[in-house]
Amino acid sequence: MTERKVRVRFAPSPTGPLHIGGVRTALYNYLFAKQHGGDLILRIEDTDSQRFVPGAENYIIEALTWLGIQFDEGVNFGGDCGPYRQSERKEIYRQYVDQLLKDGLAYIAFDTPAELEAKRNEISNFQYDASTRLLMRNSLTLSAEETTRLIEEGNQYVVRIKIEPNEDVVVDDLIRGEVVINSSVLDDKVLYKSADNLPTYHLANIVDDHLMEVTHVIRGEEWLPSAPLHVLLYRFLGWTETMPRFAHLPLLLKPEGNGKLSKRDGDRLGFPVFPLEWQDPKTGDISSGYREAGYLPEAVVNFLALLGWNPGNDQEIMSMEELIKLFSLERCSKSGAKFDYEKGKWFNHQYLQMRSNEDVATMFASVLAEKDIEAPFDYVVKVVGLVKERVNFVKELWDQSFFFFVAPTAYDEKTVKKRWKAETPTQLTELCEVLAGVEDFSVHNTEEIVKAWIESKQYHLGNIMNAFRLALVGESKGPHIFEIVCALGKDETIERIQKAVSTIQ
RNA sequence: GGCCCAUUCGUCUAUCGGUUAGGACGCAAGAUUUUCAUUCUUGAAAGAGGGGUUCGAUUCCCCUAUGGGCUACCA
Repeated sequence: MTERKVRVRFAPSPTGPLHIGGVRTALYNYLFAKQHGGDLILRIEDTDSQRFVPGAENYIIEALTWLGIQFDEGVNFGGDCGPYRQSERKEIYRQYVDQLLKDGLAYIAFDTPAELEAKRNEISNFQYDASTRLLMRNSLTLSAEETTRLIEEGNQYVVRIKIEPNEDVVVDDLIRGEVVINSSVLDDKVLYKSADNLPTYHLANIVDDHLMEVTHVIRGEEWLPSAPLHVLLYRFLGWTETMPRFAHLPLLLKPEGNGKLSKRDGDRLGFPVFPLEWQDPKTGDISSGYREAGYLPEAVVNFLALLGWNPGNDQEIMSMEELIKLFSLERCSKSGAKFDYEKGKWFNHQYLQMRSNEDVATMFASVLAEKDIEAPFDYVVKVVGLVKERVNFVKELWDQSFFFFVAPTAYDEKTVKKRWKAETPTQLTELCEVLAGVEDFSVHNTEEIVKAWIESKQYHLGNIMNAFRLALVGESKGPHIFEIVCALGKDETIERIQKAVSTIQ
């Protein structure tokens, strides 16, 4: 076989927002494509007109763009193999359906949903296959004239693949090795429905992958059971030589209980399952997203990459570039991974620390704006530098730094009890006098002067400092106290001390 | 029910027959700190069970159990 350029695709159906497991599938496809200098295609699988959700397609594109997953072609990205929406490819599929019919590898079935339901009730474990197809109303049991007549009369029908029983079908999976499934357990899947002249997933998928010259199909494990059907379809269509390699990824599972992570989990697990916030167009319900929750895209990418794959060593922090270099399907695990939200936070912490103070300050500025806080950008940058390492998310910055922007309005009771002694008011009033005389309000200078004063008075260092902090912050937290003093400046510092002295009893 | 896939600390995982079974998250303790955090150090924590194969199995095979997926005119 000649070397073909690596081409992979991400093929979601627009039935709602993309969930985090889908994002990981897209990511792995992207990493694989880029590592091999290949192409990533975005194909929209909208063959189920019933479940189409407006806005879903744009959502998918926006989400993946946010994460830095770039497509080389597809819906919205151009390319020579279009159209990339399956609903726009009806005529293309029809010719292959006809080919299968002509070759006797598929047949037309007229059974109505009600008739099928009746058969399912009648025969336990009913499956539409070689053992039952002759009991049904289809072109195999009906005469050619009858079949034609039914079609011409406008009866709805479907085209089913005709699977011969008792054959071991081998799926060569890059992650799992050879998976063998006997064709007898496969059913005659519907390939095409006349109701909307659209193929089902199975047919559309194979036809498109072939026409779009896809070399590797990297998708979720939920597709493994139908992979043999796909292998058979490639054979029936005469495309075995260029059949793509398969790789079925382990699923992302719910952290608690059981089952795979699904769109319907929304926010009820206590964390977002979507990359971006999503509002359901019908119900108006809003589901939170990682972006809105304050996640950095690079953190989400890194976190997701490691759910089901690892580089084989202890390295955990990897940029997209490194991931592209290191990724390999062979190193993907075979078992499902429970989603660990706590670790996701840790990743965000790591990436937040890597961002420059200016970057973080820019993000923090919008939080401040919401709170009607006005502060010079330089000042915000400085504050960020002082408290950044304490937080996992930008929005948590406020709780760690509010006292740089507003004076405390209350004093934490426990701290007051513990740190505010009878002699504290007098001492702090004294401190005000000392500070009033300081010219250079730098961190080092104020620290030196205050400490010297404490020593000369033989005061207890801890008592003074903690009360001092309480006056400035309102509680027992925050960075080095003289950093706060320096940032606040002389007037504000003295004012806060005086306010505390007059307020705290 | 049938078919398929999987199974190492609570979680994500390393190990490609011989290891004190390693790392990370989380958790606990200690250190640092005038506070709270951060940080650092340390600790607790795992091969589902039973059979084989082998000089030797977490690693290979089988069975059981458990988990997961699929079983639509959905993808």
